[in-house]
Amino acid sequence: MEDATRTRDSIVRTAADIASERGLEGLSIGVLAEALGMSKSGVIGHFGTKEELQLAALQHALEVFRDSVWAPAAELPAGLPRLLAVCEAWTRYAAEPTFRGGCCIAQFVFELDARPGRVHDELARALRRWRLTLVADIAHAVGAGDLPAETEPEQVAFALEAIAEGVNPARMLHENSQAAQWALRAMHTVLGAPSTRAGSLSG
Amino acid sequence: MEDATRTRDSIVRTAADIASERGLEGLSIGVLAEALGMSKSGVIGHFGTKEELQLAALQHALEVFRDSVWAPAAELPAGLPRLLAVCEAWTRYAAEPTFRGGCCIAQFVFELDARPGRVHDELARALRRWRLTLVADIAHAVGAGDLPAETEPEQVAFALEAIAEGVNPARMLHENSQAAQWALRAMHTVLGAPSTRAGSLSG
DNA sequence: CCTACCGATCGGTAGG
DNA sequence: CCTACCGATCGGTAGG
Repeated sequence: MEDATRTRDSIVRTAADIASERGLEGLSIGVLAEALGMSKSGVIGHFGTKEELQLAALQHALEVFRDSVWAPAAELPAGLPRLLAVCEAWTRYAAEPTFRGGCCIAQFVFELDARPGRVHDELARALRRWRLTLVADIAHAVGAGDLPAETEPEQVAFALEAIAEGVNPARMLHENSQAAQWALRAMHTVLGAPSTRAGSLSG
Repeated sequence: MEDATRTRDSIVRTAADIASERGLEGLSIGVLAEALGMSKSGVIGHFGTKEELQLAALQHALEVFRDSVWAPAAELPAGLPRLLAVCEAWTRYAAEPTFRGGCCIAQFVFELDARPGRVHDELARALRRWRLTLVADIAHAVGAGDLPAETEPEQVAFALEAIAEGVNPARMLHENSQAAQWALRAMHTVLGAPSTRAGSLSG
C-alpha cells in the first residue's frame, strides 16, 4: 500500500471515530488534524472539501457495518436462519462499539434525518439497500412457513432496525451489554417465530 | 406576561425548532438571532451562555413531550390501559412533529449519548424518570394479569422506547405516518398483551 | 506533506 | 434590547 493511501485510511478511521461521538457536522478539520498529528491542509488535501471527507467517513462506517453484521451471516440459508444470525451479530455490534461513540450508522441516521445534502442521500441509499435485504429474508421465511403467514415484512424490518438503533443511546441509562440482550429478545418477539417466541434462543 | 418573558419564550421555541434539525450543538446563536430578527446579544442576554440556552430548549422539548404523550393518558387507570394510551399518543407524537426536525428528544438522545456535560445529565435524568413510569405501569399490568407473568418490565420498556425513537428517522426512507402505524403495532407485539397480540387494536 | 494566510462565523462581552 | 467589538476557530487556499 502506498504511503498516501495508508495516510488517507488512517484519516478516515479517525474521522469516523470522532464523528461517532460528535456527528459528521461536529467533525472539524482542525480537531481531526490535531488528533492525527497533522496539519489541517495535510488532512483536507486528501479530500478537497469537508463534504468529501464526510462521505469517506460514511463509506468506512458502512463497510464496518457490513463486515460486522452482514458478513458473518451472509453464507447461511436465506430466510429465518440468516435473519436470526443477522439479529445476533447486529445487537453484538451495537453493544461493543467499533467506534468510540458507538455505532456510527445510528448516530448518522439521526443527525442527517432532517438535513439535505449528498451525505444524507448516500446514507439513505445504503439504508434502503439494507432494508430490502431484511425484507427479502423475512418474506422468504414467511414463504418457508418459518414465520406467521400474516407477517408484514416491511413492518417487521422497521421494528428490527428501530430496536437495533436503540442499543446505541441506551448507554446513557444502561450498560450496553444489557441493552443488547434486551434488543435481541425484542427482535425475536417482533419476528414472531414460534421457535423464538418463548425466548428459547434469547438466553 | 411580561415582554421579557414572552421574548424569552419565543427564543426557546425557535431554539428547539432549530435544534430539532441541527442538534443542540449545531444550534448557533447567530443563526437563532437571525431567525428571530434580533441581535446576538439580545438573544444570549436572556441565558448568559449557550449551555443555558441549550438547557432551556431541552426543558421546553421535555414539556412538549409530557403534554403530548403523558398528559392525554395520565388519568387512565394504571397498568395496561394507560400503557396502550401512552403507546398511541407516543407514536402519533413521533409522526406529526411538533418541531421542524421531528421529535426533539430522540434527536437529543442520539446527539448527547456519548458526550459529557450538564445537558447530557439533565436529559439522562428525564429519560430515567420516563423509564420508571413505563416500568411501573408494565409491572402493574403484569400484576393485574393483563400481561404475561414472565414479562421483564425493563426489557419491554427498552423496546418501547427504541421503537418510538425509530419513527423519527424513518422519514429518511418512509412516510412518517406509515412508520407510526408500524411502530404502534410493534409496541403491541413487544407488550405481548393477549388482546393486542393478534393486532386487533393496531388495525 | 508543510507554513502562512484568507474571510466568515463562532460564543461572548462592554457599554449604552 | 441595540451596536461594536474581542479572541478563537471554522473550511479552505496559495505557494512551496
